[in-house]
Amino acid sequence: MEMLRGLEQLCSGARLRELGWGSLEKAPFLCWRGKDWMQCFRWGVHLCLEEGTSQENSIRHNLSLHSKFIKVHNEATGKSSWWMLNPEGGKSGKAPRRRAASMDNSSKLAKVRGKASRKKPPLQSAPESTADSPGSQFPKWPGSPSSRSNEDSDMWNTFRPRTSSNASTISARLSPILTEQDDLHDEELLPSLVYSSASSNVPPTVTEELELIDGLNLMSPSSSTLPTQQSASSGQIQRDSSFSLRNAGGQTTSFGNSLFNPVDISLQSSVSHFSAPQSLEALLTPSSPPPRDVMMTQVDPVLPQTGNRMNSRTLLLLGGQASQSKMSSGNPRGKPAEQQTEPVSASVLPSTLPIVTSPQNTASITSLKAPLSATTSQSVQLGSPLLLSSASPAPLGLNQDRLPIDLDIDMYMEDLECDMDYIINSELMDGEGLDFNFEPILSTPSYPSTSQASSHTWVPS
DNA sequence: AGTAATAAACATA
DNA sequence: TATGTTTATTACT
Repeated sequence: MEMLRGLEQLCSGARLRELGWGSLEKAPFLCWRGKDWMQCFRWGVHLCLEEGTSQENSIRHNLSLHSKFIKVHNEATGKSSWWMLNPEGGKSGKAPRRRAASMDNSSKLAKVRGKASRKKPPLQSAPESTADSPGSQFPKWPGSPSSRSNEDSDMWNTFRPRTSSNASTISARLSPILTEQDDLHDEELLPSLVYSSASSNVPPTVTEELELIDGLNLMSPSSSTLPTQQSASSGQIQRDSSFSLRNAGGQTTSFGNSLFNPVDISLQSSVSHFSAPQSLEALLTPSSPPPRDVMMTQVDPVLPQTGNRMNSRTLLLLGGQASQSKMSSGNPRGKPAEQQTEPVSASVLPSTLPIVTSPQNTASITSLKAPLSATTSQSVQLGSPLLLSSASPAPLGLNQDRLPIDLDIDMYMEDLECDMDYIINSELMDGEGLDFNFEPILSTPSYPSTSQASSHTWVPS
């Protein structure tokens, strides 16, 4: 129960519940069993640790422990980082982290050792124990070469990409956005694989980025349905993608609200973040002009590269996170976003998830736009997901918000086509109901990290 | 036996 | 100090 509460607090509870939060009862927070739960996360619910909570420790423990969660570094915020569901990781269950992944024995041994020595470490055996941990770090990287390709997905899950770097990476990634290109290739083949492969192939940073992206993707809807829909309505998707909400609508058909909800959640959360967070917010915020520069900055790098490529990723949703600060400071529950919480069907299937665009996406979009049009300001306004979500009480799910964006988006949506295919393919591949893993390349910017990114990495301007 | 949750220790910025 | 990671313990199935 406590856990639940904690989660509630951590995340925007209301919606979560609607989604199927109930499952949580049994499987608290960390349990992946409840798809619902997962979905919630996927949808973009962010975990925020509340200070002082007794669960805090537990949560942290879980977050770090399970590969399912991805940490997004939030420089802007400061220390705290955001946690998101690892799209891939999310699928499988919890994975015991890297080390163990393959080596049951070893892991066990390790445990044994640990027991024996670890604790004692202070006394003696520190080295060995440490050894383990270090080792674990290795594994952390998805990039670790070989293994990944096949089991990767599993491995992946197992090993959680450590993110800390990711966050920063993300920002970095922003600039690198291009990765998409690579991704495209890979992705075309396998979405999921892409992820892994990318990680493997790509340098750590990139990998991280990917990871980050994935994290972002979390938001994205699931999959199984998507393919269908997508395939069916690739065109639609584009639009929709422009604003996920829409998709939701389409898909929603089956699920109806549920789909939206997720989106909403993401938005909300994201919104909340943004609001709290930093520069991003400012950037995103239409009202705040300053961002533009930033935006531009971002854009510049991006455009050139991604330019057309923006693709579906753009569509990706980003989960917003409620930064702690927000949570604590702003809304106690983190529900800030709740605003829109609308009734969603609890039985949302991951597969059915629609594509949602999260603020991040928007952001990405924005960025894109920005470059495109000199009128960055406008683009920004439109693009800024934050704006939409936050600004409009109505959840993204509502078409309203998107409309404006859509318009702009349409601009590049065209470009998206390629990505779309990619996405579709990927989905098909995943079929399982994975999330879309689009690489948020663009979106990244919007990402929490984005803020960072904006401010840090490439934004250096 | 395996999994999960919590508590605590430890590490790092 | 805050955050994150790891280990150990305990409880449940």
